[in-house]
Amino acid sequence: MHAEQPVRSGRAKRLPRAVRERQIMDAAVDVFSRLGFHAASMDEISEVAGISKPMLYAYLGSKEELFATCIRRESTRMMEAISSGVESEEPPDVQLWSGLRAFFGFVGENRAGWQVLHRQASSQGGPFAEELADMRGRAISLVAALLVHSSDFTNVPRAGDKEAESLAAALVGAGESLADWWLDNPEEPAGVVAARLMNLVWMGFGDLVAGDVWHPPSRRSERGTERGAEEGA
Amino acid sequence: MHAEQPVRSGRAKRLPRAVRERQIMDAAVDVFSRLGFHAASMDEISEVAGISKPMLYAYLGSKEELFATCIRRESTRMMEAISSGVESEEPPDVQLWSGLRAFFGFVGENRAGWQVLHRQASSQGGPFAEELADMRGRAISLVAALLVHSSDFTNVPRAGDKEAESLAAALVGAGESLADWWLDNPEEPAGVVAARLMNLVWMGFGDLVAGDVWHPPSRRSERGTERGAEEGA
DNA sequence: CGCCCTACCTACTCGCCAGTAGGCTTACCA
DNA sequence: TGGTAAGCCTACTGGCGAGTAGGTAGGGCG
Repeated sequence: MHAEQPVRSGRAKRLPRAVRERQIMDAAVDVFSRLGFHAASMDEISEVAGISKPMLYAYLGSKEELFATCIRRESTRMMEAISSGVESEEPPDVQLWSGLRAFFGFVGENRAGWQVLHRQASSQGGPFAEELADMRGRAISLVAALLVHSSDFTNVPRAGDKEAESLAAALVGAGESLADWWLDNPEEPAGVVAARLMNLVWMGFGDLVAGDVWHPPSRRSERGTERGAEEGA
Repeated sequence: MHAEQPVRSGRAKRLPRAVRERQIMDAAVDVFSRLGFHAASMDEISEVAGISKPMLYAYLGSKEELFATCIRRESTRMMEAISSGVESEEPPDVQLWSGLRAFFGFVGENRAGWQVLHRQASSQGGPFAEELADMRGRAISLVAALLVHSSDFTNVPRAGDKEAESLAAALVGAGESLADWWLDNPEEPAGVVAARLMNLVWMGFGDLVAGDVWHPPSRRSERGTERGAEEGA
């Protein structure tokens, strides 16, 4: 799970700065995700990275800077993974579906990064929460925009932005929570988990218990009550 | 927001142990919720509680014990608040509605306690995560049972327990996240926020963008597309 | 009044960890 | 081949915070 770099003994091999920085970041994400910001020590990070502490300070600055850099890197990666999977010309439900698949795909590929983002960062008070809340805010805005856009497709009086934002917050939270649940129940493929959430938020329990499910685009025109939307990752 | 006890100067007034313990617990929840486990210091907790550090140790034991006790107290309070609001003879949607109202009511009354529960506890690795995951697990089980029970009301082939559990996890996460959002947007009453989540998870976006909303029990038989379910806390 | 138990305190120890001073080695290039 | 800069190190300091030793006050009860 966290075997980043073998523990070093003696002097480390000379490597160009960019490479070392990547190693250090990987190690930092690993350690922060396991221990949280305060419990993680720079000594342990440097050890996992296979270098000595002064290198760490020379390249990445203080502990806080390092942590903030980790959050930025991981959140950027994640937002890119999600937005690159979504085509804005598609209908809203398909966009949502693509986003969810991209999200769960990212989490599955990148568990340590996800933990840093979701758990550790939000609990620290400093500049991190800010950094993290920022990304979370971007995700929520993305979803909120999608929702507002959705109602333009219909003749409904447009819901207030506040309302859309709160619903988006709920959806993002559902995704986070389900992702956590998934980490403890990893046997299922990403696609199935994503499909569950899609069904929940698009159809609602009311429809689900009545047997109505949402269908992925490929079988869009068929009607029925069979399972649906369960292809793999 | 966190003015528990005025800062003391000199010797504190003699009080019976039970009272002091309550004060200390209140102070601890306050400090832990603001700073998180590691960043919180026993010195600060004792100061906020209006006593000296050795008292703290004499009454509540080590820092870890104190934290665990906080989590236990707050989680018990919350679960009691929720389950006391739900009547198990009601139909599933009404039960869910009652549970959501109770939950948001609790969060509104008890913000510090909520933060300790939701943010701080989950990020620490020790015996706390266990304690907290336990309560979260109870909440998820509660919802999962409700879902499984819901499908008994219909003729749908009963969903797997795993599926119900994952949906419950998503719902609980949505509630947590929406509660956090609410802390940043406190102008709305608890009932409105609860109604939003109810609509989301029961009706789904698909119905919502089409103008269908869920109605609270009092107007159960009416049909229509007006707002609905928005009375106060 | 004197005993003692409980509530409460000041003032430490001690380990851990962020951050640094100062110096050694290897690659590259003039 | 010697200069120099980039990559790397060992070995410290300084402070913070958990936990404790060893007390002082004040109320109840004989």
